[in-house]
Amino acid sequence: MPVEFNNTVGAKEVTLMKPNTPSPSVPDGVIERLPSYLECLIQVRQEGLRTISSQQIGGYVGVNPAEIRRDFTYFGTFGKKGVGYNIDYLISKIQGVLGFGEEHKIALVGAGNLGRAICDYDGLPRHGFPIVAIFDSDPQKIGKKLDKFIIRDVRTLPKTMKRLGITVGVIAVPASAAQKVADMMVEGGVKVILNYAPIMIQVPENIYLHITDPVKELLHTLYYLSRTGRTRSSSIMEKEKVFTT
Amino acid sequence: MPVEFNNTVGAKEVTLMKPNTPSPSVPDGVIERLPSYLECLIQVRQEGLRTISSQQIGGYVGVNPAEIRRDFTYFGTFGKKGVGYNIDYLISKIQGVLGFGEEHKIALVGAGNLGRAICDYDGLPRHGFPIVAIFDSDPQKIGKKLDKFIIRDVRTLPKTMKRLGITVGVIAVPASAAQKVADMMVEGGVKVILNYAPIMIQVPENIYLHITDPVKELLHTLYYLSRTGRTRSSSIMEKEKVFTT
DNA sequence: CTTTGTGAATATTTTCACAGCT
DNA sequence: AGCTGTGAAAATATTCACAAAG
Repeated sequence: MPVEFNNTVGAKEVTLMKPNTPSPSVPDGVIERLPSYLECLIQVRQEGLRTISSQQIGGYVGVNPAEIRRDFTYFGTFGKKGVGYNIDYLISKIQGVLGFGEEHKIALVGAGNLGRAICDYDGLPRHGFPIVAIFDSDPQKIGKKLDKFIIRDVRTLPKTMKRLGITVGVIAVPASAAQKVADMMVEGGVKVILNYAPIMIQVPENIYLHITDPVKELLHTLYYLSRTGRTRSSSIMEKEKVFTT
Repeated sequence: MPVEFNNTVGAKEVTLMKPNTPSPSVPDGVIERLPSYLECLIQVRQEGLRTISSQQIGGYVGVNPAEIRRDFTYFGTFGKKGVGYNIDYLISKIQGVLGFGEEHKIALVGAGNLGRAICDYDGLPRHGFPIVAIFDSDPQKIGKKLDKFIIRDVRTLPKTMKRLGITVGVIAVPASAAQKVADMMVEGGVKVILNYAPIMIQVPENIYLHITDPVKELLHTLYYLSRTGRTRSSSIMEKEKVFTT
């Protein structure tokens, strides 16, 4: 087996990879920060706030306020000088940019502990990602209920995905089965795969593969742990000094 | 409750945030890519390869080969021209940079489905993150076994963490309890917190808070889904064209 | 006084392209 | 041939600093 793939998980621009695309598009970094802003906004809205400044958001999510303001300008200029941004409006704006509205149905494969944990978690449906089908390969589990779903035979996955119009697949199976499951998802017309199995899988390059490997994330952390005892963290608050001469 | 925090999850340089630090340090982006390289290397080693080129790694992880080569130069120059890199050596090199060797003991809080899934997952211990204690607040669970551990009362967490020298805390509890757990971890001297609860928590700024929110990651994906049907993905292979005049 | 929006200045990252080693 | 290591260029991202607006 030669090593030759096109896994492509870490691109950098929205438009295209070519060096000289005019790039009228939104920088990837902005898109990456948007969900954090959204999370922050939803949380402060719950606390009763109606309005928020870039400085406040910055304190929350650890981003320089000027950068936040510039991020927002990619989508227009709302926000009142001297006041800040209307939280409701900002939320719907960001949701609009991220393309909310379309529902993206999820197929969950793997009814083990992890699968059950994902089912429990209401964050997915709350944000427009309803789980609509659950699969497993274990005859013991097939036919039983998990959450409000009957666990289906994984062999029916491609057909079921097509029939139900499922576009997002979540892999929560052991590493050894992950590639097989991914292949079936591809056959079923998946557009996005969220892989929780601790193994690299290969998919055609028009499919967005998201790897969620806590170990990888922890390894990254390790580096900061071993330096000077000082972990990575920005003292962002040294910013926006306003000098009044 | 006023909005004023210092959550600081998204910094950009290893050294310090100040604009003009001489910055002899490794760019954060490099450190972020290292675990992917490592994962790739470990996997190809298992497949029996001894040597690998930047181009091959690039195909695997979706990074431009030139960038990979430059990343490596931050840690020295190994790698044979015309051949590539020795996989074993490269692995140990990266592990060295990331600071392997020190074990980082983990306390897991939350013995629900998610906690059980994390326990199952052998990736953590395999990479030097052994789980050494599990906590819960449910009297029904306390005293019972999970994996090979007796579930402890979460109220003993600070003391136990100190006694066992635990530096990493994993939060796998409902959102409503997350902040309380985080506070106890801080009291116990935690250095890194991995938060799986779907809520933002605040910690002192010398503690590395890692948020693992699959929704946030999916939201980001959404954006790419809605553009032109073309999901983000680099056709990296249009690169390193070697023109021979 | 507060805070946005933004040109301009900086800083950083990524990529190209090729000399040089095997 | 095949590949690394790296200056130099290009592309991006971040931050400063301030005029204008509420």
